[in-house]
Amino acid sequence: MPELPEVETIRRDLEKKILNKKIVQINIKLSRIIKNKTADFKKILINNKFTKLERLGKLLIIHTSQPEKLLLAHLKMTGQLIYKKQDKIIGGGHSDKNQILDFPNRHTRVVFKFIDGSFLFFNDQRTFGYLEIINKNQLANKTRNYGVDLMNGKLEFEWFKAKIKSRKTSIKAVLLDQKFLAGIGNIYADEILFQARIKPWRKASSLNIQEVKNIFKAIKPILNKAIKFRGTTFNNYRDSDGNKGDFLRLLKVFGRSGEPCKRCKTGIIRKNKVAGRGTHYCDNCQV
DNA sequence: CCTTGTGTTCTCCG
DNA sequence: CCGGAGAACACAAG
Repeated sequence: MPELPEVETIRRDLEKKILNKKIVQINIKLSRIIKNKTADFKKILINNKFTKLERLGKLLIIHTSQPEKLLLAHLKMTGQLIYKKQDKIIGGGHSDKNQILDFPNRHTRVVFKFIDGSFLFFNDQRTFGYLEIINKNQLANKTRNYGVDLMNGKLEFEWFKAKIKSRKTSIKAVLLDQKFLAGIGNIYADEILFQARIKPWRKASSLNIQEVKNIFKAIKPILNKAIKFRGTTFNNYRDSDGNKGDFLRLLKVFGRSGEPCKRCKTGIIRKNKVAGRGTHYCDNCQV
């Protein structure tokens, strides 16, 4: 489940690895991953280069040496972008069903080969993710459903408070709404609400100023810390080297249902459905 | 049956 | 009947 910290980890790493290398070959193993016609996709990228990597929420925006063309990459739930200096990497005998160390493998959908012989693999077990080349003038339309990026955009408390108070749905649904804030997914929404001591199903408009402030103050530190630890690997997420993120052990509530609360020591972490998603919270110290 | 990010469609309400 | 909000659904595969 790559959310902002995971996508940002990939972006920062790939920036050092793939930029300004000529793309010499593209192997499309599953064409529906690519929203363009495969012939067009190859024609636009082969013999060109990736020149800049940007991120908006969970969406990667990759500039190319074709000045009007951008490559969008979305990993959705199980997508991976993995860079290797050569292909046919075999996992050294310690593969398991959750960590396939061979590249390419059965989840590899698209392979880019660079002029120096290195490879970028787009892997996706569930195939919800996509790659799409667009013209620059289409970008605004593609990103119209993305609100403030939590690392790049400026986030002002008065605006944040007004938005929260205007919403009639649960605070969890609001945090997951990409049109409001771009980048928070199910894991970090639960962690933010735990940090702010707010029960996830509370109506957003019912929160008092101090509660809104507590959420506001929790967001960036949690995401920044998750980036520092290279993201959370709960199931499928891997960084661009194929390694797991290290933030899992620092999660306070997500995936901990039935365990005692790490903060109050008396509550038990519960899991309920809120906003249609599995939602974790302390039944004692979240109000 | 469950899981999730996002785009689309349905439904409700004033 | 409308616009907007929010809920529900669709998608895929294990």
